[in-house]
Amino acid sequence: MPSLTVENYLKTVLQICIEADSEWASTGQIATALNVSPGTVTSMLKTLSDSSLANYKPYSGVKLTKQGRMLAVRMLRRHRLLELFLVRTLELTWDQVHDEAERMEHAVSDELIDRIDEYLERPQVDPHGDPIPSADGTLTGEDYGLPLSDTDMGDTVRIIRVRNQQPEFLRYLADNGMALGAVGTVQENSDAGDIVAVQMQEKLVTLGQAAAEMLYVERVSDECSRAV
Amino acid sequence: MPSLTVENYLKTVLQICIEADSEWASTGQIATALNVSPGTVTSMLKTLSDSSLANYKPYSGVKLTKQGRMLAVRMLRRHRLLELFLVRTLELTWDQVHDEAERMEHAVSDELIDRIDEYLERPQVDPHGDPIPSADGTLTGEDYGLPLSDTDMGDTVRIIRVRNQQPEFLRYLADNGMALGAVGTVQENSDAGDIVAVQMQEKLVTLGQAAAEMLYVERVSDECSRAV
DNA sequence: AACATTTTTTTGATCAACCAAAATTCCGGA
DNA sequence: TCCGGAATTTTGGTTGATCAAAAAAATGTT
Repeated sequence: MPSLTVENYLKTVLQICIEADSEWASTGQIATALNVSPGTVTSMLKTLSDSSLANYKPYSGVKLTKQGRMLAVRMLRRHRLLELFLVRTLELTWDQVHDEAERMEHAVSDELIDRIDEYLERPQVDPHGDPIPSADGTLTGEDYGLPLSDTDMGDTVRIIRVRNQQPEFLRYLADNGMALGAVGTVQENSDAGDIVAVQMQEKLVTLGQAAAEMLYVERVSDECSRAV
Repeated sequence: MPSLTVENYLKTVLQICIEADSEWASTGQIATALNVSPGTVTSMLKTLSDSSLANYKPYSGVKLTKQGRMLAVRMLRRHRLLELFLVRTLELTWDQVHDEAERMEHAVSDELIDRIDEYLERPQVDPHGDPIPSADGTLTGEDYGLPLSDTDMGDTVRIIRVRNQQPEFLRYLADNGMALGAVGTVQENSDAGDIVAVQMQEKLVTLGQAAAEMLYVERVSDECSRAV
């Protein structure tokens, strides 16, 4: 069985690949993400390669093997199911579950994860709108949603995903009526001004472009927005 | 923060002390319980001593300090609350939760444990009838219950605790109607024959003395037994 | 009290995971 | 094409947790 450390490296590599829409992750990216020194990463990449979990190419980085990818996806599934489980049972909020799940994902058995999946009635997404991989290792919808920063003035949008797990950010959103499923209308989207303004139900919320890139939405027609 | 390994050593020392009703745990006992070599234990006991978590006396063993005992009790509390949480939410059975909690107890935050305690409405005992230590580190009732092996023919008893976490044993009990709270009458208790026979609601169950020592009961009057 | 048995400690190693800093390789611009 | 800065790898070292086997201490039995 892979160690907690190996599990974390695999998950990180997968997340970097997803984010960059690439097959490869570099030593530096991994080192930054895991907050360890580059030399440490190099030696771990060799270890992963030796265990056939990834292919390491010096000066290029790594690419996960089928087996490595399977394990990485499994970690993502565990993480997201645990997050949703904590929200549903204990009514934790979306800013409280990431760190908790980050540690728990290494400690639960496959059987428990399956039981949680069943209990939650095979959910599709976690409390942040991230898709939950299926038990067989299929990872779909990792690219769904449109960054709020890519919307235009006048668009009516529904918030469907937040790609930033920082508790402060999530609390800020919640405090401003930006929960998952909330609908608003884009009032302004200015690169020059580095802001996006959205009229939510209660108030007008203004975010920086960087923040808006982390908030994913889908365009909705006006009728739909009234229905919700 | 103590490592997972330190947490396990502390918990094990506490459990040995509770079981033997003593202040001290020996190197050998700890090595057996944790399934590591005696030499490994010796060096860890020195480490615990250096961190003021225990007092190590060569050739005698260790005694937990206030601080070490506090941490150990905290682990017991986590373990037992997690067990009950899994049973209540996911309807796992009492034979499935020990191993799961054993790993999870190192991965959850104090805040999550408090939330679970609140969700479960400050429970007194876990699914095996073991008392749950309070948040302030108080450990009471660790000695409650009477081993079935100490009962006499004719006694009517209620099962209140099982001091053996082996899944096979727990499943055997459940399969024979011996759940927590079940009431039966002792038909025979023979040291010579190495057996205890109890008439449960459905059937007559016969256990070896060693097994009967692990099953704790309380004597009930006949009226009570009918009421339940 | 003496000796054999058991228990514990010591010794010398290994392995995984990490770091700092030196050495190497890569890549973009002149 | 060469050069310098950035990224990566290598080197040498540490720490925590473990083991096997040798050495030492404690215990019990006659």
